[in-house]
Amino acid sequence: MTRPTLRTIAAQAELAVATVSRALADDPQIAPDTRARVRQIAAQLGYSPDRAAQRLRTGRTNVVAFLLNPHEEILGYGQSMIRGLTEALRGTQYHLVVMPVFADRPVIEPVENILRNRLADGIIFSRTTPDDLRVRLLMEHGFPFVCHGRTELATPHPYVDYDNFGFAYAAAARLIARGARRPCLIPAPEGMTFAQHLRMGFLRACGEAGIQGEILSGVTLDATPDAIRSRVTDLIAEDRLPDGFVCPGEISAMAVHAACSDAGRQTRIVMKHTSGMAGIIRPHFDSIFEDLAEAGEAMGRNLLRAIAGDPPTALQVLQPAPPIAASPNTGTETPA
Amino acid sequence: MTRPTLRTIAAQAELAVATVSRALADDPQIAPDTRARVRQIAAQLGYSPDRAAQRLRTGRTNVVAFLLNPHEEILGYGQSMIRGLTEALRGTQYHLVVMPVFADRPVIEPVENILRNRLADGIIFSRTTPDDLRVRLLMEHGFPFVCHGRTELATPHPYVDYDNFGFAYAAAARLIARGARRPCLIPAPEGMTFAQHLRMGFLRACGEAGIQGEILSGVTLDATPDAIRSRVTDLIAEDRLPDGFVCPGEISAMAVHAACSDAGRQTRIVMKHTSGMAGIIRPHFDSIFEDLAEAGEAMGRNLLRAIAGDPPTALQVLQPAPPIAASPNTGTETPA
DNA sequence: TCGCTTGTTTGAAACGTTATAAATGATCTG
DNA sequence: CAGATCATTTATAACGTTTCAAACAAGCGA
Repeated sequence: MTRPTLRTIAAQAELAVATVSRALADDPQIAPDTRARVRQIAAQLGYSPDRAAQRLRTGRTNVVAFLLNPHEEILGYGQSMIRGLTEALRGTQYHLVVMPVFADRPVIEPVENILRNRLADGIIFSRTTPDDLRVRLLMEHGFPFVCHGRTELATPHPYVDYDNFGFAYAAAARLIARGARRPCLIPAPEGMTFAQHLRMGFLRACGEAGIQGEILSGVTLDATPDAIRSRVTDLIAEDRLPDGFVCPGEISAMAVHAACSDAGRQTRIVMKHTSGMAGIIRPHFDSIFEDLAEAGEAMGRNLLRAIAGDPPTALQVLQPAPPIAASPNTGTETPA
Repeated sequence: MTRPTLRTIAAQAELAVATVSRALADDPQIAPDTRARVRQIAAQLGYSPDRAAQRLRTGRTNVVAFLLNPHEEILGYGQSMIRGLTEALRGTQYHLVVMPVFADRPVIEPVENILRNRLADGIIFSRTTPDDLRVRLLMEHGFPFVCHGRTELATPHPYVDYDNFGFAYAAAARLIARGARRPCLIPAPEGMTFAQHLRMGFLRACGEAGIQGEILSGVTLDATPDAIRSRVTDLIAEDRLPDGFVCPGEISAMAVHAACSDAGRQTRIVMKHTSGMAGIIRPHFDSIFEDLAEAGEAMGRNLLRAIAGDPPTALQVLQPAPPIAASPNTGTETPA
């Protein structure tokens, strides 16, 4: 038994291939009962259109490209994102193609590649910068995309972002309320828009309390867990251990804690968590959740709408930072 | 400027389209200097073949399908696997398509779908069972695949697996050497082949030491972190806390530790870790590494060879379990 | 010189789909 | 009843590639 095509159906129904094609597309020019009959035969034959042929003919790929940095350090980033994306694409004709952003190649490369060779109908990517080259290029081409994170470009474009300002503000405020006087932020990689948001939220809270906040130098969230731990260990050696840390990820939080624990020191930590493991980290840190699967789903949904032609301003999502989940054993963590 | 096709090149070179096609395929029937000239023009034009047309004509999709359970609980599984896979596919024509295995649908569904609609040239999947339906179906169809984990089927097929027997054996032996007399294994989900391997390795070590090992009931690695923690908390409440745990993942290790820590109890833990965060978990557990990125890369490479027609027996990889990385502060962990 | 091989190039068809324009037949209008 | 209108259906031509068999020219031995 060979795979059924339009011709198979056409033969069965004693119609022309063109008629079958249009019937399946629900063309109102085709008589309603013909449409029904064709549908029925197609279903019974288990017909499904050939993607290659459709793509060749129409130029539409039915592909959503997800640009993933395979070395992404955020815990479960790829997996959560993909969970959300596949949920959004579920039931549609779209396939999800993961295109790697290799560390040793320019980030723009996969985008140019997709554009040049029409490899997808839309693109999802992250690590957005204020003056993002990819965003600019895609807007120039009028090519559908949704990025994770905002830019500072004048022209509006679709994005999904998390309120990192809100997170950092709340986190720093909490540290201060708990008695921290020299809080410290583990920064996101220089250049990312959300790095600025984190810094601003953090500094705002410090400023409002009349406190001098510190931004940890030497490492970012992109560093290996051990590099962060080691950096904090150095601080301790210099006797400059901050009395509180804003950690934008469970990795950085655990790294900070590991350094302190190894040195027999204590500090305060508020972390952002993106995985389900916040509840089993000990000691239990104050934490704020970022739902990456939800972000992925929103990005997927909005990309489909962007492809359908919805205006960009209708496709901008800002996920709020939820209230802090207080650790049950707050008393454990006291200033150094 | 429109995208160059074979016709563009043919016009430039004053050759027939067929000649150009064959020249680019390095057909020895085409004169060497013609081949060179065509190549050169193609390069200068920035030509790259249309995937849809190739696919339509040849039936080859140039797609590798990665079947991912978006709810996979192993830390960083998807991300690490994808890192390895993209590395293996780097520089080839192959694209990586992630096809979700939805929790509410049969696992065989995506496989049937790929088979029926020729959606890929090869398949990568995990969570292999001893009598795996997918493996059987794919072998029946002679369709290329590599699975993560072994089966007990008679016919040999490509796989990449980790020596979970070795891990569990070494882990249990270590617990016992450290004084454990009632060690416990956190089991993998019932049905998976590697669940048996873990159990056998664990029980073997216990048996050799003349000790009664326990397999934790009620939860598996598929349980949420909190469910595992809660299960151990229950054990403690019943005063049945094992004096050692073999944890096949950092999540389960942390969950066990959290339960103990909350109750002010202690136990021994040897964990398997698949992420880079083993070094920042405190307390520092004895641990054994499983390199999922390497597994992914091996699977990718071998899938390409399977597609090329290499025999299955040449495509079977067993990753050894490395020696235990001893925790520096072993003294901290004493029996309950 | 003729036919033959050898080395190289080419025309035409096909993969399965959709868009365009044209054909068909039926029904209506004057 | 001729002519026009309408509702359906259809033939045809692409989309860009590969493959098959055929064509072509040049060089060879007989």
